[in-house]
Amino acid sequence: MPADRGQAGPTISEVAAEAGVGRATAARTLGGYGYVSPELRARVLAAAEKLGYRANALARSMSTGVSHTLGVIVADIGNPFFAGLLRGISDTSRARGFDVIVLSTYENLQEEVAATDVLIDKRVDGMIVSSAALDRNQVAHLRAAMDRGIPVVLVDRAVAALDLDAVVIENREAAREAVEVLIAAGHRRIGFVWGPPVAKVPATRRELLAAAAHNLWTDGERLRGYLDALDDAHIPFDPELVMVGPKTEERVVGEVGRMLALPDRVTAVFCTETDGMTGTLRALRKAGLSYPDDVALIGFDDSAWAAVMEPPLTMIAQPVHELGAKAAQVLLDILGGAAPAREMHTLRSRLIQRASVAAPREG
Amino acid sequence: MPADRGQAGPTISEVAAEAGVGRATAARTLGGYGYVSPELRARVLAAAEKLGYRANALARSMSTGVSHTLGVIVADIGNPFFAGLLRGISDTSRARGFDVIVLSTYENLQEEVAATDVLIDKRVDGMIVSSAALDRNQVAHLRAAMDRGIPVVLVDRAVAALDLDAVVIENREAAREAVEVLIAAGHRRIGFVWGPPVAKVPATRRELLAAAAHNLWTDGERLRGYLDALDDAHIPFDPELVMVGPKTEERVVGEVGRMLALPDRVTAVFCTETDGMTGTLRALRKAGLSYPDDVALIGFDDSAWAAVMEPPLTMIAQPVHELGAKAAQVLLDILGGAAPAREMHTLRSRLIQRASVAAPREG
DNA sequence: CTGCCGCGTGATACCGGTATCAGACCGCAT
DNA sequence: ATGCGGTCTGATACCGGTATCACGCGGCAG
Repeated sequence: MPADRGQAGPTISEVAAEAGVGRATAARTLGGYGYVSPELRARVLAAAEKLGYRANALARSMSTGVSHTLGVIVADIGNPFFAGLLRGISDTSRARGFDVIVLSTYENLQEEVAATDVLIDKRVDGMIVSSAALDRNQVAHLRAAMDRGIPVVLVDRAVAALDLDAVVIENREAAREAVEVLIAAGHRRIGFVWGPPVAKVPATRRELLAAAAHNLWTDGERLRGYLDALDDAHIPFDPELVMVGPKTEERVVGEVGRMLALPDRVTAVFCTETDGMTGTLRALRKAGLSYPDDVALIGFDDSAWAAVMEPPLTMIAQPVHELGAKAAQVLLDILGGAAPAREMHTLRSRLIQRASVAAPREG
Repeated sequence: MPADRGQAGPTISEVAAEAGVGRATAARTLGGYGYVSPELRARVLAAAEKLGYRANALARSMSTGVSHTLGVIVADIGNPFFAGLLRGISDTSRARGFDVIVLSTYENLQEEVAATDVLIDKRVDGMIVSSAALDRNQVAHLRAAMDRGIPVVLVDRAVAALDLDAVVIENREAAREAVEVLIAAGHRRIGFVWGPPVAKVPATRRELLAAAAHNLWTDGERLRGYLDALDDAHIPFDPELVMVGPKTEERVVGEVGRMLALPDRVTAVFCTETDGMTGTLRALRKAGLSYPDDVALIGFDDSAWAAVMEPPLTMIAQPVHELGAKAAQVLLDILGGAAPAREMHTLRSRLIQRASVAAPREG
């Protein structure tokens, strides 16, 4: 059946009829293009006002081929990190007249592919993607979008197999700095709550690096930063101190508990995610340990809570809003005609030193 | 200029040509309606596959008058509460084939009006709104949407002036229960971190109630719950113990600090929002006080952090995901043809008792 | 007075789908 | 052989905008 426009708003033809002018004249007036004499313009405007006319953006998009809509694909809107990112994206795109369709993938590549299809179908003008794609076999959907002329900008996670603009932070340096702070305080047994899904638990440094290569760029960089700091201090790497596998809070509790029960137990823990920190805190409590004296702590993703903990936590603060804003800006510039730089736009995070790091107990 | 379809995907006509059939036949096959012989169907499918055909959802919407898109208006995507809500909304609407456009208003009514206009223009099929509208003079934009045949469902905040479906929690009872727990523990000087913007600080109970009537429904209900508990216990209401005005963390620190410095100081604090709790915690630290012994604490909006605080915090957990899911479900049912019930759908929150409430010090 | 120019306006062909409907084609009965 | 009914298919008119273009009309030069 054709559209049931029982009560839908008036069309431009109806406005034209009401104003007693041709459709094209009404369109020119309301669309703000071409020339219309002041007199007719006034009549059209009055008619539109009277009828409560609102242009149908769908029809306009059909005609112009531009939807003024951006598609955003993130792992999880419920995650404060992505929520902040989204805020940055929508603030700056709104300011430039673009709206946003958001899709969550929950780290599932299938979902991500489905999401790009939806966005292609809806003819978004561009996409901002925080992709779960790991290697060149998993980027076909993003290539498909680009082949259709839809610019794609990556955010938070670069994808090595794709030569695209990516807005990220200096994960490697950030991780390295955090671990250096721990080392400077005297720690040598430093737990690393990492957690990308891997086939089997890596036993050697080589295996670990190999696992990183098949995982999220962000995770790989953070691992490298951890290793960098260890190497510089000539601290031998111990695979038992890094947690792999899904990073749910429950698993973190178990894994950190394990590291705490080791004969030569961990005296410091570095977490690569918010959930990692809450899980670690629970593991500490369970083990009857406290920070910073029994165990020193540094985590990723600062929040209001981290500052009110007793003692307050030393955290890495990511510029979430800026990350989103920058991604939107890069995309919007491309849509505005700028040639894609196809480069990494790296923003700086900040290590906020509070009171969760102290020297290890005499041992 | 007409659309520059330089590299945009193939159209149904191109698929038809490739398959050597008429446009209508290709449309029937790809659109999944009408009849097509198995043979032609196969040819069309093959052609579509070969060309990488994807239907243009815009064109389809134009023709059918249905966009399969929901508009969501919330105060702030960055707020964990709304982020959770959004997750509930998008999970259930995705499952039913609907996508979501999200707009943040930052509690600004102007922004909210602009947001509804955007959604009307984009011809969303329905809207889920967490409105900042306070009274009957501020709901014209929502009425306008409804007049155009766009169903609206309210979430988190009911609007008295609007006879619409609203999905909310039992704010009054939740607040009452929390305060009752505090009273049962022996507290009589209970601070209330409330915080709706008001013209002048209410000095009497009457003025306070009047202020509540001109504010967010949610805030009003929570105030009533606070008052209910006080009344039942015959505890006189003291306007000095309720914070009004913008509820930024900074202001909470100041206001709670004030209540803590009162000659007959507060021995318990009840916060109506997450930011309220972190602010209160900072005020406590500043005053050199600790909980639960110096001050008992209960807050709204549980989080992973609240559980790992030392001692862990007693909090009210809202069913955020369910709230969003239910709102989407109600809206989708209406879109599916169900008559709007125009009622309040009330979900239950849960008071999670942990260790931030103790009896007041001997005084 | 005629012709040309240019301005302002309205008719109209798109965009890419959906949905109606006419008609081609086939089989079968008369 | 003709007529009739039913299938299956393709032509075509929408949806509501945008953009091109032709045309009417007035002014001015020849």
